[in-house]
Amino acid sequence: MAQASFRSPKGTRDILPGEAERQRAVVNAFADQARMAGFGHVITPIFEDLGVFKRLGESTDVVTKEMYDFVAKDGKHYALRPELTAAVVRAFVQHRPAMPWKVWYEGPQFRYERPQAGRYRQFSQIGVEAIGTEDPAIDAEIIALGWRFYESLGLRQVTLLLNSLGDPTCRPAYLEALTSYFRARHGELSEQSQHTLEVNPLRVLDSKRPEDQAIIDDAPVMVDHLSPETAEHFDGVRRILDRLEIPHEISPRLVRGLDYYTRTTFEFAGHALEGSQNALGGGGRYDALSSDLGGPDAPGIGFALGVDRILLECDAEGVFPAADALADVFIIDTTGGDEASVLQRHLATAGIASDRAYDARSMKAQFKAADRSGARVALIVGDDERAAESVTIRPLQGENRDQTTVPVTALIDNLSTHLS
RNA sequence: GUGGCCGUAGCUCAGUUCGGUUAGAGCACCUGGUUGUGGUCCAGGAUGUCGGGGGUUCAAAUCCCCUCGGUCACCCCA
Repeated sequence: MAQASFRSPKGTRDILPGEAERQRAVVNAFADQARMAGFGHVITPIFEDLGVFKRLGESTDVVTKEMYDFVAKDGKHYALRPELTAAVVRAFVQHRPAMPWKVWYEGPQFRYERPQAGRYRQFSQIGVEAIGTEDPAIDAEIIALGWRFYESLGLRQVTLLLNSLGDPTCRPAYLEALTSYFRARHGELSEQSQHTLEVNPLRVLDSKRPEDQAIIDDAPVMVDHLSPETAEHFDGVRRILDRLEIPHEISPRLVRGLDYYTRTTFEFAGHALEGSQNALGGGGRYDALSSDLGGPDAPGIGFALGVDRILLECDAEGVFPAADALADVFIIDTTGGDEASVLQRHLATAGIASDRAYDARSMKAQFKAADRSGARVALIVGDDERAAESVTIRPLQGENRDQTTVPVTALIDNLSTHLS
């Protein structure tokens, strides 16, 4: 370790080969699901005008203390995106695409908070947004998309929690009922919850402190206070989920962290994960976000899933293992290395992934490298082969490891049988 | 932002209680045994400002303070 060596900043990490391929595979699996459902890919900037994220909620830590914000040389106040929904809605408002606008995305996001299991300052999420329809069919479609995606990875211990947070016609009355209920038991609440009550009564329902649980259990719940229209919408979502055979559990105390949510909200929980970071993803409706950001009245719904946590859950469930070898073929060249350079190009043209040793190392060392690489086949070029314009093919795995020497012109055909 | 635990070789760790010769092990790595053959075996080798800084002491990986990092929980959230 060199003196004063640098490290990745606190809460960030390097994702090295192996794990990085695995992460990309998760994104690819998600992209497949999204494309199947008619979602297009959208890429938005990693930083936005700070104002874009103010609508997440003035009472949430994400806005008040976790934002990486900065004033750039143009004097404007920007923030690294702490989430993507607001950024995508901003893009919607800016470009006014035809509705419904169905998009998926992936990429890094930033929150300045203390790192913890499955929680980083730079973290990656994948997600979808659908803007421009309030048809319960889109709610169900999106929820189902998330569900099928987890299934496609092989995860079996994920559950879907569903709730409705009401809309402007019914939520105020519920909030009043909830607040007066908590006020009546104010003294029994934990100190922290007493504070939360003043800032955002809904979030008291989310408290994990034991002393709050009994009070929360008896608290009024939103689903009992939904307006007829909202209740009908929620029933529609549930009906379609049933038709799609997506098991869901009504969780009346599920409260999402960001203020823009209305009506349908949901969360995917991973039960193989220990501790409090078992939320694998979540989302909901944000029917007023577009108009809040200066756009048209356009209802929207979406979700975001934490890539890092998904991989933790995969590890815990023992599914979706990392891809094994990078190269199928390893070239051993004892003539100096030029032959390996030419062969590697030849193989790449034929679509065969290969690796090789460098620095003209001993054959033994090259074989060790070949073994370590995980390649299935070694190609050997020594003085004899070079003189005869041939290559020796030696299987490195499996029962039969007899090696054969073939002309270079017949190499690709011979390799194809070894690799099939 | 608050609190607990932890930082010794690339990795996993021993040594820290009670300060005392050149700081160890396993794995991994390199070389050779095997001048055309890996994964086994044998022999040898390289690798550390003991996270960093300051202090106490004749003497600090070991004790004290500060700091940075990791981890877990809280807060918050994916």
